[in-house]
Amino acid sequence: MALEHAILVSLLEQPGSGYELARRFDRSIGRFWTATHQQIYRVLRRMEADGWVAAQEVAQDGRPDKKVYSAAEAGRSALADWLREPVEPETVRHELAVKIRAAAFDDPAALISEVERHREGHAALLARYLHGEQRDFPDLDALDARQELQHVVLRGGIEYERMTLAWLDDVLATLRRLAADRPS
Amino acid sequence: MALEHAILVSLLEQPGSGYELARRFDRSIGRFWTATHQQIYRVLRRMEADGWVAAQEVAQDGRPDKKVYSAAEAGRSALADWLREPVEPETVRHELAVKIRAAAFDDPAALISEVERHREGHAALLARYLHGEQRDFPDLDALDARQELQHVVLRGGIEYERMTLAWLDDVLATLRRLAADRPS
DNA sequence: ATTGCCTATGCAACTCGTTGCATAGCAGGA
DNA sequence: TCCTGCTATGCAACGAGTTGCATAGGCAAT
Repeated sequence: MALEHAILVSLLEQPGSGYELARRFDRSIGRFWTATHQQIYRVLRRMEADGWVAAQEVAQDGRPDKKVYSAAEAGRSALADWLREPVEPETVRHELAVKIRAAAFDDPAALISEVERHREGHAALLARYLHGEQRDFPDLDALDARQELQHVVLRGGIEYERMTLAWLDDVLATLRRLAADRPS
Repeated sequence: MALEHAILVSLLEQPGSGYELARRFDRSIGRFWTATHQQIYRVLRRMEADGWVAAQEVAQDGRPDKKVYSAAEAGRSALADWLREPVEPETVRHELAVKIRAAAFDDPAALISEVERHREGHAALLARYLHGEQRDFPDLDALDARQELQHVVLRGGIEYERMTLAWLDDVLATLRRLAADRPS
């Protein structure tokens, strides 16, 4: 339901084609909202039919034509309405937590390499966030409103990764202790 | 794909009917894996057909009959296989982050009450976690392997809520600053 | 008495999201 | 030269998840 709104935000920040949006979702935005190009194309067509976005065909040489979308006034006001709507239950799917509890019925040691892989992924993501922060927000005392809001979201991502790394270390210590206590 | 595995873990911890599972998912397990009764009934039937779980009809007086499921050996070994499979991309859908970035194109003050509501929800959940910890793990020095693993997952939930509360305070401070700087 | 809620299971229809595949021209490397 | 990969859009089929509704008896309160 909110994919439309995520696309609107992205188009308000910068107009672009479906393909460009898909790449943005793979990179920056994808860290808090994932979407494949299929979904994006489908939703863009619906949004164009509803007048939320306007499309313009752009011929390019050396590559296929593209349709550049930008947010229309109806889209902007739909976004404002959505902003004022309450809540969302935030459905969580934490597969690793299921695996950790599942390890009680199998060998805890079998999970260690999996958790280590997760740890590496989160460490790499944290490094990317910190690098992106330095690149995009070199002067934290001179941010406009849009940048302030982007940065507070980024801070959330950074803190989430730090917390997750600490927790994964805790998980690893627990698994190793259990593996040492009762070797299979 | 992993709903089967979450159900297996729950049945290994304690056999139960579809209805009971649905309630467990609403409560404890639902904090890291959500599911409605519809999904659970459907998946249970498939799992029974695959021999992953065994069902037993139990007549009750004063209430409808129920089918009590328990994990079968084939289910236990499917779970062990799954435990050894690598990764999952962990698709994230963080609606509040989209809203925060959307606020740049509307009135940041309009988001404040929404964020405050979220903050209250997370504070309540943290209190529930801490209460549950005291109830279920009164003596942290005398845990068996299963409880150790349950507790490390709970610690993750507690740390996540603490981090989220701190971040939401950061978000609120930012929104209030922006609202004061440029009143609508 | 009637209303509403709880246990317990299930069907049908729908939306959302994923996967595999197709097209089509251009660029770069083995 | 062939193969791979990138830009750019799209169809078709499937699977996962949600929503509304149905059944059906018992309990408790109004």
